Amino acid sequence: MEKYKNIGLKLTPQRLAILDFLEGNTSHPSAEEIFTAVSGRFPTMSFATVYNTLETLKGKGAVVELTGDPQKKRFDPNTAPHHHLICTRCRRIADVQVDYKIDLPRSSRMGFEITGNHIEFFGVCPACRKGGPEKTGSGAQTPGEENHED
Amino acid sequence: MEKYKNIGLKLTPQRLAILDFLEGNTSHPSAEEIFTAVSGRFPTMSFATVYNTLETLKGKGAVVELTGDPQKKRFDPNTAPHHHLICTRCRRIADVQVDYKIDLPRSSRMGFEITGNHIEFFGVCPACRKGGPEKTGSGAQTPGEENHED
DNA sequence: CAATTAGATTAGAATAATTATTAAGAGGTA
DNA sequence: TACCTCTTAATAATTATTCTAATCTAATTG
Repeated sequence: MEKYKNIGLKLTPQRLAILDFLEGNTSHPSAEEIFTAVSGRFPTMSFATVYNTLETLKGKGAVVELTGDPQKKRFDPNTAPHHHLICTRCRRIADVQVDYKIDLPRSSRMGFEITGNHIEFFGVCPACRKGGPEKTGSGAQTPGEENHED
Repeated sequence: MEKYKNIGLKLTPQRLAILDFLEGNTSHPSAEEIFTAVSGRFPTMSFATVYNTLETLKGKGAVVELTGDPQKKRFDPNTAPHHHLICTRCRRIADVQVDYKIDLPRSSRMGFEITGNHIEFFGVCPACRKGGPEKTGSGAQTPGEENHED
C-alpha cells in the first residue's frame, strides 16, 4: 500500500479502499462494481466519490479507462501497455500480455500525431462457449469480428 | 441504393433514409448525429427508430457498432475489416485500411474462441494539434497511450 | 486551542444515452 | 375483408454518468 504514496494526491480512506480493491484486480471492473465492492466497507460511499476518484487516478496515470464494453466504462489498474480479449457475449475482458509491434505507416496517419495503440481481440469465453453466463446479447461488433448473434 | 435489397429486411423509407445517410459515410456518426441528419427529411423520426434500425442493421451485418468513444456508441457502415485512428481530444475517428496480421498465440487465448480483432490507434488529429476543435477533454485512456491531458 | 483553508466526500438531483413498451399504421395474403 | 406480421412513433423507463451544493476533514496558522 506504500506504493501509492508517490502518486501525488491525498490518500484518504475512501481512495485507499478503491485503490486497494483495484490493486492487482484483473477483472476490469465498472464504476458500479467498484462502488458495490467498496461501499461494503464504506456504507456512505457515493457514486460521485467513485467517479471522482477514478477521474483523479486517471489523471495521475494510476488507472486507465477502457472502452470496449459498449455498456459502461471499465477501469484497469494495470497501466503497463497491454491488450485485451473481450467476450462478445458476457463482456468479460481478459488481459493479453503478448507484445506486438504495430506501427502505422506515415502515409496512413492522416496527419495525426500517434501516441499509442491498443488491440481488442474478440471472442467467446469458455463459460459462454458451453452455453454459460451470457449476461447480455449485444456485445460490441467491430470490423473483423464475425457476428454470432443471429 | 439497390444494394440494400438483399440484406433481407423490409426497406422502409426511414430505413432507407438511415442507410442513405450512412452510405459511404466515414465519419462514424453517433445515434444522435444520425437522428439529427435524418429527422430533417423525416420530422417524425424518433430516437427509438434510429436505435431500433441500427440494432436491426447490426444484426444483419450492415453496420458495425464501435466502442472507442467512451461517451456514446458510434456506427460504421464499412463492415469490411479495418482499424481505427482515434483523436483523444475531439474523438474524431478515422479509418485505417492497413492490413495487419495479428494472431493471438493459443497459449494466450485463455480458452476463448477468437472471432476477430480490432486495432485502435490513438493520436491527436491535425485540427487539435493546432489548438483547434477540442470538443472535450477526456478521451479514452488505454494502455500504451500517453496521457496528454495533465 | 480556535480559525482558516483547500481539498474531499456525500446525497441527491440532473443529464445523457439507451432500451422497452405499447398502440397505431402499412402491406401482404387467404 | 379479416387476419397476420413487421415497422413506426410516442412515451415511459432504465441505466450510466455528471453536476451541485452542503458538509466534512486534515493540515496549517494565529
